[in-house]
Amino acid sequence: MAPHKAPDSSRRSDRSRRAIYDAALALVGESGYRRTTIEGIAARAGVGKQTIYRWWPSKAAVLMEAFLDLAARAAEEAGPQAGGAEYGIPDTGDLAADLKLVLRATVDELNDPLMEAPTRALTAEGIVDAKLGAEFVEKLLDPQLALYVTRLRAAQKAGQLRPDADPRVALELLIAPLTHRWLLRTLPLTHAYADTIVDYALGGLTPRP
Amino acid sequence: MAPHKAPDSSRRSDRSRRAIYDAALALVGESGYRRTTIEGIAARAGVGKQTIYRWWPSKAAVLMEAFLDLAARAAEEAGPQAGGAEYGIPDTGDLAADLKLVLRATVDELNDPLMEAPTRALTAEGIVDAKLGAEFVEKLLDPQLALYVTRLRAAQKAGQLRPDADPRVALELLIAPLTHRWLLRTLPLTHAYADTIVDYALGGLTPRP
Amino acid sequence: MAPHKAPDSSRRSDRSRRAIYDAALALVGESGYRRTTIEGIAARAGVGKQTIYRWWPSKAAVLMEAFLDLAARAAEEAGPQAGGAEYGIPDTGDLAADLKLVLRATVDELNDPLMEAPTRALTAEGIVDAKLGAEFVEKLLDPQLALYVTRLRAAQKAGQLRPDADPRVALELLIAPLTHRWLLRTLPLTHAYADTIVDYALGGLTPRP
Amino acid sequence: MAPHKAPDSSRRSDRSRRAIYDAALALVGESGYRRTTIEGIAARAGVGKQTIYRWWPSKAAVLMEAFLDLAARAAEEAGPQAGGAEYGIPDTGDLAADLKLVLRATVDELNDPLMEAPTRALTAEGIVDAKLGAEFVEKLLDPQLALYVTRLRAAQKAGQLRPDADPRVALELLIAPLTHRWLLRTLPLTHAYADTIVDYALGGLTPRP
DNA sequence: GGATAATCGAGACGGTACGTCACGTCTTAGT
DNA sequence: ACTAAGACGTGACGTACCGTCTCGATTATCC
Repeated sequence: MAPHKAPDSSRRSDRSRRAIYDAALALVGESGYRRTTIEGIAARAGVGKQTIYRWWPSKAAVLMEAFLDLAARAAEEAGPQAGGAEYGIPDTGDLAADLKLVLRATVDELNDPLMEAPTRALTAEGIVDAKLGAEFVEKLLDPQLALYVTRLRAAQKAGQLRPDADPRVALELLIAPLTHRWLLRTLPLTHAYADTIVDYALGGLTPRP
Repeated sequence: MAPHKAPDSSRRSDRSRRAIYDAALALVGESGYRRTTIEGIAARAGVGKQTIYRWWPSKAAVLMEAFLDLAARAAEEAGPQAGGAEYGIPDTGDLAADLKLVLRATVDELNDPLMEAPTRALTAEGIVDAKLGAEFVEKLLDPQLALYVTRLRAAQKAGQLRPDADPRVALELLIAPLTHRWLLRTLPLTHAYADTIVDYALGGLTPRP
Repeated sequence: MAPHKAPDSSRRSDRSRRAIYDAALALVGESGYRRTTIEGIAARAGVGKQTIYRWWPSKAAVLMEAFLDLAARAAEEAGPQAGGAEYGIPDTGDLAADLKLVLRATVDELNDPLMEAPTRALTAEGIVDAKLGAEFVEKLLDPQLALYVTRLRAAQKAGQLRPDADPRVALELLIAPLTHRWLLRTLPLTHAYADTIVDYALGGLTPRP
Repeated sequence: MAPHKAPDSSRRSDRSRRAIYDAALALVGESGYRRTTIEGIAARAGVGKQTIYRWWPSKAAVLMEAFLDLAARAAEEAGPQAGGAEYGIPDTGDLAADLKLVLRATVDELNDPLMEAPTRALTAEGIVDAKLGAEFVEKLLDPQLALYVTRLRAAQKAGQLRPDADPRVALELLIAPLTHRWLLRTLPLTHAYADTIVDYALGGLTPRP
């Protein structure tokens, strides 16, 4: 059950690790995930193939870590002042406005052509590979969703959200439609759509008396 | 620009086509999409490789057609009486109940282990390959979603749905959360969840006065 | 026990086979056997690696066949007139002279720099790999040695060789010393040495009365 | 041109050196020379790879030294009384009998399964690698052959060998046929064959008047 | 006897070649 | 003409070793 031989991570080459991240992200961006190969990543990074196989079980795992590293570096750069909070959802007192702000930002992020290829690749891989999917959810998705839970709980305290509503489900009502359109490319994903989703989700679909 | 040589589809072997469908579905179910190969499908179907390459552009296309064929055969079997409508969403007058019924069925379908692997494979492939994704949406997803539009329009006429609500968006509010949980495996996908989604979506998240 | 799958040799590409022979001999001549790789042969021959692996079990086997082919072509070119006899050992009636002629030719052949590398490689490989060695002996060595047996038998009939001498052993007494010097590079292999061996072997080492 | 850094051999670990010898010989015996790797030797000897690379230029060199060491230890054990002469060829006055005795012993040694694999490996390597071959001849082969020269010179003095016979050539006439059969595996190598070779070589092949 | 410098075990590293797998094209018989 | 079969050139796979390198942790002389 234990891995046949665990390499000594204290002797790992940081230079190679970073070069692999960079090469992986660049190649996926340039040629797409399918056409990106481990051999290609190794060659571009100036690294032996074995150095990749030593530390990662699959191409998808490499890309995942590269992604996490990218996110971590971006976060570190963006807000070194905010200790652990990183970037939360703002709370101006107006729940609908705050959610629209954040969901519009999400729309922009999803539509960013630079991020699109690697994100789609990683998501698709996670859909098929349960282990990778779990890691994707745990390390990338859940932390983001937790911010919504926090904001929605605050809204409940402020009386802007039904006290009996499960914030987790509420959040999915808001997020899932955007994800749906983006992943399946059914219809364009716009700011207007984000606003509509907030309005419909908060207000409900049935007529109010 | 035109394909170099269009094969004469009138001479096509039906026997081979069906064998390929069966082999493709069986192999994807047994070994997963990644490990399923065109050579493997050809061997299992007792067919030459060229017979596959002649009629389909890719492994994904084969699987897609196999899926459509499966769906068509299932439909034919289920309701030969209903002309083109296949099976619509029931209309008992109680919108919430009708939606819960259908969404629960959807939950069951998604949780069916037989369908899971091929559906995930096809969806994931469509997420990465835009062309295939479009086909997937057009041939498999949109027809299903149209049924919701029909039912929701009827509800609007009956005054059970806001007249200003866009049925297409409304439907996404209902469907997307299920898809989200299923695709990303964030949390279990249950009947209870389907019910909750219907309640939240119809009723809205903010307190009613 | 049977090979997992025997390829259909009737459909084998002659063009590829010849290109592989040429590439193998050229590379071994240029870079030596150790530095010659299957990948290199395939690349130089403009052939897929699998085409080599399909038809030969090892690098040594490729070289062996290339060698046999070379010998066959040389033989065909040299003497298409002589039906099956190819080139035998001449019989002028003077056994010593005939043997010296042939052994001097052997010395020249062994000292030919073009043949040296591949012959050494093949011999060395056969020394270590019994299976290959058997093939080497059967297909390359034994046919040559048989010519000596014929000539020595003729000498026996002519009363130039002891009637009780085993031609096979006699032949080894003549050939082995040359092979020994060539393989082990103990001392230079010259025409004079060949002559000496013939004289010593025929006349014996002990004083004649 | 000079080696970049000569290691200080006075600080060399004897324990490691011996462990490497043992491991090398054992592995070659067990798996053959080709499948024996430097990494494997290091692992089996409980030694760092660099310790091998520091002291030997190649796998063949390791095996050669291991062999020499083995021979030295065997000699030390066999005859600690005989100073430098080790074990010479006996001189009973009967040249033929003495040679048969020694050549039979050689036959036994060559047929010893324990020695076979490493000896073949070393010989084959020397056939291809001229540098190693020279070392093999100088350190292992020539000392043995010198014993024959000594014995044959004594025979000449005693009038049992032609005075004009070159002892070096004579020796090759005796040794080479055995080596030939052993290396090329053409025919079985037996005591009877050794006897025949001595008889043929001493007596010559042509009829005595 | 304590400093100091080389060797030691270990193993990560950039590479090369291995032998295998599947790709998509092409050729050959057979129906 | 389309089929089953499968050889072909191509290229990536994941593995095994190569020979170099960098680590502490022993040694083992020299001060």
